[in-house]
Amino acid sequence: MFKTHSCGALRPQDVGKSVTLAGWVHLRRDFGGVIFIVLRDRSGLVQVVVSGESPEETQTAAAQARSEFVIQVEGTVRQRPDNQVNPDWPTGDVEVEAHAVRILNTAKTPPFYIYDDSPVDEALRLKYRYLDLRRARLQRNIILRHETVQFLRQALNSRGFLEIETPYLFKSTPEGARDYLVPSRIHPGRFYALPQSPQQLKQLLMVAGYEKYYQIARCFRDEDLRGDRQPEFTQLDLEMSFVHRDDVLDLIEEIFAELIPAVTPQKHVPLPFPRLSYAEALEMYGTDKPDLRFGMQLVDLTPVLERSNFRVFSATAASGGKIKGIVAPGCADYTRREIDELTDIAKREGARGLVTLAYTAGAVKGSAAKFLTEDELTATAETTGASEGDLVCIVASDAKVVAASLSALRLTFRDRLDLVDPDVVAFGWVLDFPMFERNEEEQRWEAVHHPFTMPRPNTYDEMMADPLAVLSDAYDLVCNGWEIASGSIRVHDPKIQSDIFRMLGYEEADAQARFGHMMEAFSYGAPPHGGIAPGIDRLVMILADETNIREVIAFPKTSQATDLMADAPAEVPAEQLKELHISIAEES
RNA sequence: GGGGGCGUAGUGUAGCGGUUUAACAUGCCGGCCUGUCAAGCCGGAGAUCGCGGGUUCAAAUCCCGUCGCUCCCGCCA
Repeated sequence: MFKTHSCGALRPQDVGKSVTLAGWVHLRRDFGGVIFIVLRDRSGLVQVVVSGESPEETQTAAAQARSEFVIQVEGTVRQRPDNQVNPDWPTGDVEVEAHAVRILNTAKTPPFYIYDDSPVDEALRLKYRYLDLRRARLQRNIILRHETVQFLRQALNSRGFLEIETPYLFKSTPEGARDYLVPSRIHPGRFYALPQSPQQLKQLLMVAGYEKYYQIARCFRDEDLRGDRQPEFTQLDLEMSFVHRDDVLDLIEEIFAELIPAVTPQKHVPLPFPRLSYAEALEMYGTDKPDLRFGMQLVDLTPVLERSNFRVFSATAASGGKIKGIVAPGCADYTRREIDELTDIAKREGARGLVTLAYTAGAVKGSAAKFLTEDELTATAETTGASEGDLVCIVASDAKVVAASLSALRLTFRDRLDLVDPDVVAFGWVLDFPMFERNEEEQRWEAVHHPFTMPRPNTYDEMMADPLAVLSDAYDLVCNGWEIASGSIRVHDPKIQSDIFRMLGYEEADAQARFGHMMEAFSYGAPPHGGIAPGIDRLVMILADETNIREVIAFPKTSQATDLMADAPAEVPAEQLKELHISIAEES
């Protein structure tokens, strides 16, 4: 080994020890007669001192060293003088007096600072990802990710789960996201698909009798990116046999309640996780992934305002729409410009406009205030709980638009008014999802979760009677406004499964071609089973106080799904395409 | 597929029609310096203002296009 100790591990009890260290030059302070080198390795930082008493070649090497040079230091750990202790560093009580400094490798001046986390253009960070990964922020995040995954593995192992790998080269499935396809060299014109998740395979493992399975599984979806979506991402995929919904929920709740204090002791997790139905979530928060760290719930004002002389309200109510509002505490003094910004946010979600009522001393201000009666203004305040100094934001439209726009406004106020404690990790279960939704473009029914989800009720006739009313045994885990896990109890009855396929409009032959292997498997004694798949990237992102999963992935893609470091995707030699029986079509 | 934001020395920013020889900080190079900790002081080098076109007597600055990064909508069972 090039080293006997880790830089960041040295403590007062090591004083007097001879150590050999190796790492990168973090910072260098050259006083002519004495040179301080801050040496960095994965464990942290320690100060190395090269003084006039050090050997001549040691002084020369220290003088030549520059940022990010790789060096080896032999020296003695010594206590720093009392007035020179650095209380900000774990190693700040000691320093290493160098007897020898060897330059193991030189380094070009890096394109951005390694020694702090100052902001750098994203493209540059990604091009030099290996340098960005040296910086404290990403190193902290990557290590947190490691600790999280190890904790989860241990938690599941100790509960009798088996870690089982499933193939990445699998089969394209209809519905859902676009697949990444892999051409077959051996079979011209045929393609594998990279799995969007190991959904089918883990269910087959239940049929196979493994009872409790998990996997840290890479998933692939060829869709446009977001801050919380990358083309490839990682799930803690798990599945259990002979369980009901609450068995899965309780397991996850138990494990996460232990995980968060273990890997992020400063975080607080409210227990138990609140459970609300999909309908309740939409009603109260306007979204199926509410941020439960703060209130500001949506209040239904339809009964209060439906007979108003203000046509926007009465007409909306008459046509079956909703009038709902939220209260922004202390925002009655918002300027015209700020109100316009709020209005734009509502409009982006489809609202025609935003009605604001500012409850100031003795008067209610706002563009629509003059159209409302004294009674209506008072009733609105009573129903919403608004008091003097508050701003009530009201949207009247169809239920979907009302929910989306007020939810967006709620999150806007969260950020502007600083309404959440960043160290609270607020989980919540969203249950009782609808089983089907209508795809109007393609004139067919689609599964909200996926077609293997157990519906209630079960028969085709019952489902057909009112598809929108059919609920499923699916569940989402939300956390601080992000969807963090999704799962369901699965169909294990081939009859129900084929009824669902009929609902989704698959011809018998089509269903056989696509899911025949599943249907047949279920006919050989499939146990009742269900599972869930927490997103590792999103979970670690939240624990790392990040808002983009790029920050917890070692080598992520840009928002255009490219890799700026390796320059992928890239063209390939014609010969390689020929081997795969692929020709590139001209763009029209 | 659509919309918003950003792009100026290595890096982070300022300048947003003419007082600019494009400024500031930091980094880099050199010098001084034996106790600093993002060391300090002195000196120096470093920018075809993303790229292309247009408007104008004059463009980093205005317009159009394009490329890159980013956020959002659609999309994401």
